[in-house]
Amino acid sequence: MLDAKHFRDGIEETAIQLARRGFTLDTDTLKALEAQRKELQVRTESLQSERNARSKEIGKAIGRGEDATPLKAEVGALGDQLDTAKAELQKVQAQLQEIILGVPNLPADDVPEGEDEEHNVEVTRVGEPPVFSFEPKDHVAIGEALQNGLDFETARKITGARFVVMKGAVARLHRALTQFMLDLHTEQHGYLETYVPVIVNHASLQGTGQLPKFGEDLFHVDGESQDKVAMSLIPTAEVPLTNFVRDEIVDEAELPIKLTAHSACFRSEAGSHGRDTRGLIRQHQFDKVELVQLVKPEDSMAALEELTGHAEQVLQKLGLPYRKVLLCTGDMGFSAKKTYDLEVWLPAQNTYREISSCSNMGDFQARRMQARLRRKGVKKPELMHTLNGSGLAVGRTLVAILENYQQEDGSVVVPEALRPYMAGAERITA
RNA sequence: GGUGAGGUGGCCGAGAGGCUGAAGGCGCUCCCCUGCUAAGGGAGUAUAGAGUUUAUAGCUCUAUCGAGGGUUCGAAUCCCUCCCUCACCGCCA
Repeated sequence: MLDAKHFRDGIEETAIQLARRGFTLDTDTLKALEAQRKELQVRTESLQSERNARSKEIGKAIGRGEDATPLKAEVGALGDQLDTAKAELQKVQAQLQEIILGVPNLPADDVPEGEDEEHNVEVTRVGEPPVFSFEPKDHVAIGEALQNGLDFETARKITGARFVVMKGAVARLHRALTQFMLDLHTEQHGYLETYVPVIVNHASLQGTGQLPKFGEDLFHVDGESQDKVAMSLIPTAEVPLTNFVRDEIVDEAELPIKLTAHSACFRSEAGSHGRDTRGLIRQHQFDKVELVQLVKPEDSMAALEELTGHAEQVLQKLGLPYRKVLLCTGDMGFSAKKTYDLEVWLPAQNTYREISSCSNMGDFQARRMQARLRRKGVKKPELMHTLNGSGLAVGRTLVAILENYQQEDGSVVVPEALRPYMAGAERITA
């Protein structure tokens, strides 16, 4: 959510900035609503003020033993006016709120302009794609060839499309990856390990920006009655982790707060029928190790570089070739101010595929969440900045390992960094 | 799931229709006093929003005592619904 100021005096400038990321701000509607809001709010508050004062007088009159009946009637009429004004104000504010909650973040100045991923800018490329003396297979072929490996058939039977069952050494490799990532981030990068709910309430989802606009991307767990608060499965642990500080004011000395968690993530993938239907790339359920940083505003851009570097470390230690891409305005997520994607090399696809997305959200989420910090000697609290990134998507990392470390005989070499987590095993064999 | 008790400011805790944005205490900040320390005295100490404004300064106003609705001229206080916490019982990984 942007500062309300952006929709008042500087609205034209805001519209220009939003146009950079392909969002059209309806300035006419906003201006009209804003004018109504101002008028109604001023009127409502002054009516309120008057009624409060008059009601107190009634109390005093009664205290003096006077007859307050005529006064009561008068103030009662005032109350009716107030109710009308209040209702109108509420309507206008709800309309404004709905629009404002649907406006994406403003891109940072150094974000390249562009409509889609075509205009993303490659920043660095690390590692060499492996050269094979044979035709490399994709992870599905590799995983299914193993006696106990990837089993999409069983998953389809017990649940449906876009789910997987992993078995044996592949399941263990998957577990090893999460262990390795968590250890790296907690022991070397200074994150606090956490375990969090994968079902969250809607206040949390609004806080990080998934709601109200992107509800169809989520799986919902509805309450059995209308009054029950509905909840949803998290699409990323960013939601629970970032919401740690919702409605909190933290002392500046406590920042930065660096959190990591391993969790299952759930995405309905509405609208991606037919995309990446084969394999583990796009699943309804997948595991991810998430990195979240809550920082002082002036530190957030540096923190983005740092956090991205932490995710890169995972790829480097696993010996996976990747590139780092700066997303253009049109390809960024709703809440992001600046985003780097890390893309890992997938031999079978002969291309780099997203395995991590690291974003600085600025104060966008913090404003929705009322997540603030208090500086020493300053009375008024200030919005903090929030960042998050995958460190990494575990399923996709598994894909990358199977494909990049595959051998002609169908076995897969275990990267050295993972061997301690695999009882020393050097390779997975058929 | 059942029964009971509760949800008030950073914390503890009063208040039971008007004079309560909220007593008192603790904590914290500043000042005074005290040759260190301890003790003592004084002042201050929520958040959000609106208007005014060059201003994130001041001033004025509004809202907030778990959430939402209702009664009333007026609700922290009364009524309803929901959420949450605690205790005991049942069930359970």
